[in-house]
Amino acid sequence: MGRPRGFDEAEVVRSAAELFAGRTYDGTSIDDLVAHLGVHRNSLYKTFGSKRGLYLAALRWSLEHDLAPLIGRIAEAAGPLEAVREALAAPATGTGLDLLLLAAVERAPVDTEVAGMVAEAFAALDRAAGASVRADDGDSDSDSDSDEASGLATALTAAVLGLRLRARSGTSGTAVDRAGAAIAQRLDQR
Amino acid sequence: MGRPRGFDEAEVVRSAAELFAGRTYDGTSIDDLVAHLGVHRNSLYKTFGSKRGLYLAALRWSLEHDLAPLIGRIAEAAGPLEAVREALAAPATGTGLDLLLLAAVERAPVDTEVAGMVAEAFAALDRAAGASVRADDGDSDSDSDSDEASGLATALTAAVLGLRLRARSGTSGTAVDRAGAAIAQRLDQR
DNA sequence: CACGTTTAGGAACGATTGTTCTTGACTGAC
DNA sequence: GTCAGTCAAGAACAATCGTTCCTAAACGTG
Repeated sequence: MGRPRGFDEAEVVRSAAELFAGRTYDGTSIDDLVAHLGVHRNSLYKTFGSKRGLYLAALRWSLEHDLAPLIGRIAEAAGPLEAVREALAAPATGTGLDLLLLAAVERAPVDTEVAGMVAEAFAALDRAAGASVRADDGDSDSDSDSDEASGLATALTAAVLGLRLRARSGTSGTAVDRAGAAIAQRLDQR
Repeated sequence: MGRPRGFDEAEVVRSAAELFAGRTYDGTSIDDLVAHLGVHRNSLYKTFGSKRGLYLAALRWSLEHDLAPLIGRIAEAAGPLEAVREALAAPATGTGLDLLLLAAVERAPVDTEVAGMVAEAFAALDRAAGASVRADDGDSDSDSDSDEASGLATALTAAVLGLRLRARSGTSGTAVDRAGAAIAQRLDQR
């Protein structure tokens, strides 16, 4: 019963994720959102409650439909090089790592719910990165190695995030690719 | 001639840099600035012209008084491990890498002047990182190595930025330290 | 065809944004 | 002591912010 919706909620969330991946949260106004999302103010507030609600939905969507598959590909990569290539590949669809990057920098420090989601996403990325490093390593896990292994994993995700950051802010793609290859090669030894 | 100033311009710029290193540009209002800087609206606009003018001054200040010395220490580090430790050391004074990080993520995409300063800063960081990698390497630079060497340098700065990002957004300090040590060790080989 | 219910459309809200205006206080030079 | 020039103090500006209210439109059901 009632008038049918003139918009697809999932599509709106997806578009919102794209917008939020491009500009800052504070830099993205409700006017921007209603203009680019094809949904009107009233429906937006009826559906998501607030700007923050829409943002959280968009972030959740991006983590689930964009980051999760990427994590899967990283975890099953043949080695660090393939993992880095997967992570830095231009996202044909979706927002890739950008929304996570922005969320970590600007929202996590002031929004505990965002901070939790970001921390969880980073942890998952770490596990996948660790798996990719371990992939071509055989099974050389003594006990004293576990600390170094986890350190290597967070280092790999940190490098990927840093490279994505540089790609976003103007560093040439070939330079980023070279850097990705260089670090993957170093992690590959042994 | 004229009434003397009731504030120290350099101190204002330094404090502004600290504020901008903590919150977003859009998330930092003029009210916030005048409240924390001890300078009044009129003087602020008389001195810096606009919010963006103050931001650019703060960013320039941070790059000059905070990043430049850090770059020097990295360039003269005995090796990657020492370089990473220098870069990730909690900034006793100043804004460290945080303002650069935020500028790269949120302002560079929408402000070409910021983008230029960020690109230059990254390039300088790359050179210093390259020097630190080369430090314990002897002088094994054939021609075909130059691409890999520069790739390794940008990879190192990317990793440092990524680790700083993670430290900012909640990852434990010991995990970050382990990751820094792990990557530095890998770059150290040879 | 009313009825209840859900959405769309758009005006309107108070609050906050970045910026400017007005007035008066303080200074060195004449 | 007057004058020009700089600064402080705070009110005030128009614009935009996120949010809400009101009315009309479109449905399923009786």
